[in-house]
Amino acid sequence: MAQSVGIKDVARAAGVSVGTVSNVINRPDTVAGETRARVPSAIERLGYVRSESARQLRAGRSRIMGLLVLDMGNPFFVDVARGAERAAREAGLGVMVCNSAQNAAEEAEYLSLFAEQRVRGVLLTPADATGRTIAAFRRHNIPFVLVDRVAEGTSECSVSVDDVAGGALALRHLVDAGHRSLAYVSGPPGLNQVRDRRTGALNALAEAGLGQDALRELPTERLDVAAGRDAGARLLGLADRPTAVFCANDLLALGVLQALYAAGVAVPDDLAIVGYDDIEFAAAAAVPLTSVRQPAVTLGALAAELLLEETERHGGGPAHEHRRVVLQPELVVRRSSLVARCP
Amino acid sequence: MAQSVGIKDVARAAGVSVGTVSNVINRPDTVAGETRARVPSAIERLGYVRSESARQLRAGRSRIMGLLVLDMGNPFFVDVARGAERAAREAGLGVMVCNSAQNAAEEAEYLSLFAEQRVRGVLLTPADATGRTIAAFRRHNIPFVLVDRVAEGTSECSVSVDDVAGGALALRHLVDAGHRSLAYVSGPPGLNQVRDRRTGALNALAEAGLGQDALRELPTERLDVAAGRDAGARLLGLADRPTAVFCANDLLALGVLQALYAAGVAVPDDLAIVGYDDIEFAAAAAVPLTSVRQPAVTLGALAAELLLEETERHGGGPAHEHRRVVLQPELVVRRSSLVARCP
DNA sequence: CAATCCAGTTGAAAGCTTTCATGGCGCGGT
DNA sequence: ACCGCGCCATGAAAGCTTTCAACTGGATTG
Repeated sequence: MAQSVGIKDVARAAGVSVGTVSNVINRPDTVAGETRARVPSAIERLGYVRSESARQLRAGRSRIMGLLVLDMGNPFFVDVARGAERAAREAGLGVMVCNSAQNAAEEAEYLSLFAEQRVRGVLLTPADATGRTIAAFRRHNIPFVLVDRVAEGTSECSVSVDDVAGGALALRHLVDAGHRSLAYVSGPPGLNQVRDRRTGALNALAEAGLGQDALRELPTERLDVAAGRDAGARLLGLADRPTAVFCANDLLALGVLQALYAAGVAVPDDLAIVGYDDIEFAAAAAVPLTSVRQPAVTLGALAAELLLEETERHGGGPAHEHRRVVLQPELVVRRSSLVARCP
Repeated sequence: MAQSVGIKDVARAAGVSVGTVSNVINRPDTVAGETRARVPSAIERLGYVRSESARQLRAGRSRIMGLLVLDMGNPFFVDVARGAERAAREAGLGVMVCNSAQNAAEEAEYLSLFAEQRVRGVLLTPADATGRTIAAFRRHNIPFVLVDRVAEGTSECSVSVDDVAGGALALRHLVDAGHRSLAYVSGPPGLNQVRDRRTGALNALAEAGLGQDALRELPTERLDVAAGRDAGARLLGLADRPTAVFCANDLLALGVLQALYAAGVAVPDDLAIVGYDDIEFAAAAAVPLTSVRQPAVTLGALAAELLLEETERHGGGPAHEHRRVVLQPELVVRRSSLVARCP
């Protein structure tokens, strides 16, 4: 029942025209005080709720922004979502969070969902490396901002975190603490971020006058705890065991920590660990984990703001210029990498 | 440009009427083969994307279901969302996930968002205990299903997990392992779930012929890791230290574990731990955590299905009957509670 | 006093889809 | 040969909001 109350009913009840009701709601300053007063009470009385779909239909686009992430279960993306949501809300938009599960087919499905919704734009972390997804968004005229990726051309915005700097931070910290024999648990070698973090690590190594062989690499299939456990086991089996390990990801680091704990290796005394991402559970580990913090919330917020800027087109304002924003990570030192004290 | 292609343009391009295009899209079997063939190519050629808002406007309701949770950061709700999304997608609906952050004001804001969207219904975990939120949903005629709560009357569906049974599972396990001096890290005493888990624990205790004083209670302000760390410290300070601790929540358990580790108390040998929720990181802890698993994905899926059933009204089908579904939790035994072996 | 102007209000049009009553056409039955 | 029926296609109407040109009535200006 209440569903079918329209602006027309409100107008009748308040004794004004539909245009006036709309004005009271959207531009109250254009309505005379006495008239303005009558409308809200009618709205209240009838339980009127305006229909978003009718607004959208009229406006030609919705008040929603899409966020397409690789993995809802990853705390990093949860933070990105938080940031995006905050920024969007400030502009009166909602965020529709979708989970591609790193799957191109799902991605395509969400693309058409977004297109049908006439979404304002999408914050996107593409799953496929081929650029096909990006091309599809472009073909459909859906504005987007790359998240946690770097734009290749100048035809889109991107917000990412400097992974090379992050890798360097981590390794410099370990080298400064006196470690000379190190390992890198790297995850799948195909990932850009994994490679960049490695590059940064090697840079820091070179800075310190150490050779590449001071950093032994342990690749894994995936970026999860089980893979970390496995890498930890391999680490323990290494001849001439390193004294510190840098992991491409906190999940890997937690897995390594687990393997070390089970084997009775003390952290940080026997082996120091540094992770990456500073997820909430890094601080919650039995030995709180030193980690490279990515400003995920800021990243999400910034991406949303760029999208809004691209999208809002304030009348005569200058055309939007696409930007590549690169944020700096930060090292959060916790117990897992403290310089060993006398036990 | 492509945005402004409407069904009318497609009709013209294909040489048919708008009604026919609509039929080809929505009820292909009512269209003769030869005609049906001409439309898709026109759609393709023009890049037509149908406007969801126009559909909604016509239909009077959207194809979206809301999910309003207490905390997006809590892995339990992430799983609920996953389940709900899967079930909704099978019915061709989308899910809009919102985060009330346990805040009644946010909740109210989302309520009006849902109302304006003419959402099909909402899966709801109310933040306020007063029932005001529920009343508001009812007033707005928005169907809802309670998630992780038990419906009080018979005027709504609810899906929850049997917390009394869960508490009993946990405690029975510890008692069976020979523990006679136990503790319960309970979280805020105001929460129903915390109370139910306690009730179950006490039941199990009684079953085993032990008195209530065998279970010392350690309340905390919140249900997070920091609170757990604090409770762990208190636990260590107890005279006549218990040999096992049951935590109302995995986050608390991780905090306790951290405190124990820092103090050099061996788990499970000196102290066994059982958590609750079986979040992903329970298995990832340095000592993998025994935990009571809630079927969160199932819970989300079931809730979504109930909402769909309530909402779909298949023509002459019988009226929807509200149901209270209570799922059973399951104990996942891991190292943190294994019976102590010779060290 | 007439011409302007202004603030405030009005109602129709546009935006796009789905639905449905209508009508055309061909075919089978009488 | 005619009737009726079934199959398909058609186009108008409905669904609700926002916007805007047009209008009203009263005040200001020349």
